Amino acid sequence: MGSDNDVKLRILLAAKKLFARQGFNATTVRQICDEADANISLVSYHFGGKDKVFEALFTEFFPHEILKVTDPQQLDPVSGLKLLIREITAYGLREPDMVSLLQQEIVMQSPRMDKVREFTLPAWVLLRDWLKLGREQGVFHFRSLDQTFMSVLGSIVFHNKTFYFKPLFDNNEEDTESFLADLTLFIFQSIGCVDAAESGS
Amino acid sequence: MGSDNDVKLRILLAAKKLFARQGFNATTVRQICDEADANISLVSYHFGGKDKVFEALFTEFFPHEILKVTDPQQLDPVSGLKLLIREITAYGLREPDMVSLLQQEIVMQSPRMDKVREFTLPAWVLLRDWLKLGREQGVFHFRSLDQTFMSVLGSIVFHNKTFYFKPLFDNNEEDTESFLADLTLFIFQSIGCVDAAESGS
DNA sequence: GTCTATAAGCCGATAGAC
DNA sequence: GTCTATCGGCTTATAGAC
Repeated sequence: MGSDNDVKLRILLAAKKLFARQGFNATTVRQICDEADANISLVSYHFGGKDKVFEALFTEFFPHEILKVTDPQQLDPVSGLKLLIREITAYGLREPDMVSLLQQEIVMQSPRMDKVREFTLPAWVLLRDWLKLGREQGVFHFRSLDQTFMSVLGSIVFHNKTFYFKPLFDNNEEDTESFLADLTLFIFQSIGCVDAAESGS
Repeated sequence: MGSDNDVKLRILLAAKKLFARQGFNATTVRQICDEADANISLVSYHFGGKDKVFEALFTEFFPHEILKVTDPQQLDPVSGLKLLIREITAYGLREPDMVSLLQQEIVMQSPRMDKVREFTLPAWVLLRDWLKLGREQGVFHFRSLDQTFMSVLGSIVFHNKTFYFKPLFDNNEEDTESFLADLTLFIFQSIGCVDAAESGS
């Protein structure tokens, strides 16, 4: 990317937005090109089809840094888990459409699931390994690793679905740091790590 | 329903299965009727279109009992929350496709979201009210009600997405009661209610 | 690289026979 | 109630002009 003509970028940004809001299937190439002020044929010309645009979204906007910053076992489980929660939350604020797109493909069991998994699996492995290591070190407490992994992940990623529950909420805005602190506390308490939960992240 | 000709039922069951696996958009009326061993025209004849089949799924398979069994404030927050976790989990085991379908519509922000909300909102209100009441009574501890609500719900409903994470798991089967106990413990610990979490549900 | 025009196929829905 | 045959519309993708 970079100095490429910005038509490709405009198409990517339009696709990201529309895929996130309407889903991959419900979004047409016409819509994307309309939103991007580009001709319909340019999707095929520049990317090779609608599916390839989807793949390009992940190679462009997936947070590869997360996995590099948080090198395997450089950190203790408490710091590692806190950092991971922070990074995933930050990514969700920076790229809400990507997270939405990611959730959709997982929930829909789409034909693109394997491609999504290819990108995301390392992050899940990291989360799981830290939970596992923390338990081994006696700092986290739970019975089933798999069940805990799913619960923790669910509580992290379910948050950007608030629009659905808006009619239910006290509609006051949330401060990002407060939210992160609350989520971190929630998760550390859930795995029986109360002491670490109190201190700052 | 009931003594109606079973073609309607066959179509509903086929639609439920296919919608859950492929999504509403990606599932064609032809596929549904093929799966149901019914003629293509019968979807329009019996239901009035693909959208109406979707609505019928909710009037037929949504667990209306949950809300009746767990009458508003008959129970204390601890018992109420435990019962709700149990009921939702049981429904997820009984009707996994419905839960999957429900998640899809929420995540996709589909045009059918309002219809879904119409059915589900009472259950969410119940969950939220119990969290709120529990905090007022000093038995639950958390800062933001909305944040906690989302985290709890996320940890409950995210579980049936395990197929995506299968390559990551120790693939040993989980006992239902063990799973329910783990999930309940996870949630009660997360909201600072450790004592109640230990006792049986 | 970008455009128009069009191909080729699938979609949901239905008219009309039985 | 159930079937076949078909309609009109929309889809992605591309051939060919510029």
